[in-house]
This record gives sequence, C-alpha cells and structure tokens, in this order.
Amino acid sequence: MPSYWLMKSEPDEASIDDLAAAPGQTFGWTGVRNYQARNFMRDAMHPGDGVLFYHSSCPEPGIAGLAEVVSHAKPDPTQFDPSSPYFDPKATREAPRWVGVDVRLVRKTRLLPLAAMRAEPALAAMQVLRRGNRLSITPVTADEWRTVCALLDTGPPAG
DNA sequence: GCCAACGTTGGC
DNA sequence: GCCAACGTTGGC
Repeated sequence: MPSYWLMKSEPDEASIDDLAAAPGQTFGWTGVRNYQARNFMRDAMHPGDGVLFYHSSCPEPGIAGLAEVVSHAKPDPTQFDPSSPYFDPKATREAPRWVGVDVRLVRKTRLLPLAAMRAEPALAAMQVLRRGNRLSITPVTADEWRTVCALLDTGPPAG
C-alpha cells in the first residue's frame, strides 16, 4: 500500500516544469531543514508513494502536478556544500544530518489553487491546510489523494 | 511589507 | 528543563 504526501517547493527554486525538464523527469528533493519533514522522508517514505507537488511562496500557491517517490532517503548533498544556502556546518559525511528522496514526475496538472483546496469540504482536515501549518512535507490520506485527483480531472467549477 | 504561527537557540 | 528572544515560513 503506497502512502501519499504533499511536498512544497518554491517554483523559483524547483518548479513542476523544472521537474519535467530534469533528466528522467527526476530530481533529488534537497533543502529540507526541518526535523519533522526530514523524519517523514527518512522513516515513512517509500518508492511508489504518491506526491502532490505544491508550489509555495509564489503568486499562485497550489498543487501543480503529481509525482512519485522513487528512492529511499539518502544524504542531502547540499548540507556538505559550503556554497549552498543549505550548507550545515554541523553535518559530516560520517554523520549526515539531512536527507532527501528522489522524486519523479507523474504528470503536470492544471493548478489546483490553495483557495480551491480550502473550499473543498472533503479536504477540510488536510494537514497542509491547518492553520499555522509550516511543514514543507505533510502526509495525505488516500481519501484526500482521490479527492485531489478527482478535482484535477474535473477541472475548475463552472460559473 | 505585514503578521500569525511555530521551530530553534541559548542563558539560566 | 524552562522559557524568552529570535528566526523562518508562507499566505495575503
């Protein structure tokens, strides 16, 4: 049984189009510097899990596509790179602190805006929509996953 | 740029 | 271990 996740990315840094253009339409998810989000990747994510690719901190925040986890967690190389904004001087190759998984595009979708997600009763309990939520990776239930896919398939409400 | 929310840091 | 100060996230 796959699990489902919502993963936030700032499109200026890594957008759904960047994922589509990447070799194999796959890239490593780097830059997570929050322990809870890290632990999801390290402990709970498995190849085959579904990913809602979410654009954050941008003019139109929302779900921009579907992706898939294709690796287990492995050390995030940016923690070792002094020129990276994600450099962590306390991380060593012997004892890496931060990990990431590889994510592959399934398909780019129309944008499902944050406001539309909030307006959908079936998504009312979605963790990413909780007041004050700042986690960049949150679990998604199978029901929420199906609801999002249905919304993406049916397009925006008429009118 | 504002601000709510919440994570992290560090003195004690 | 407490908790105040500070930093970050992210929508608006």
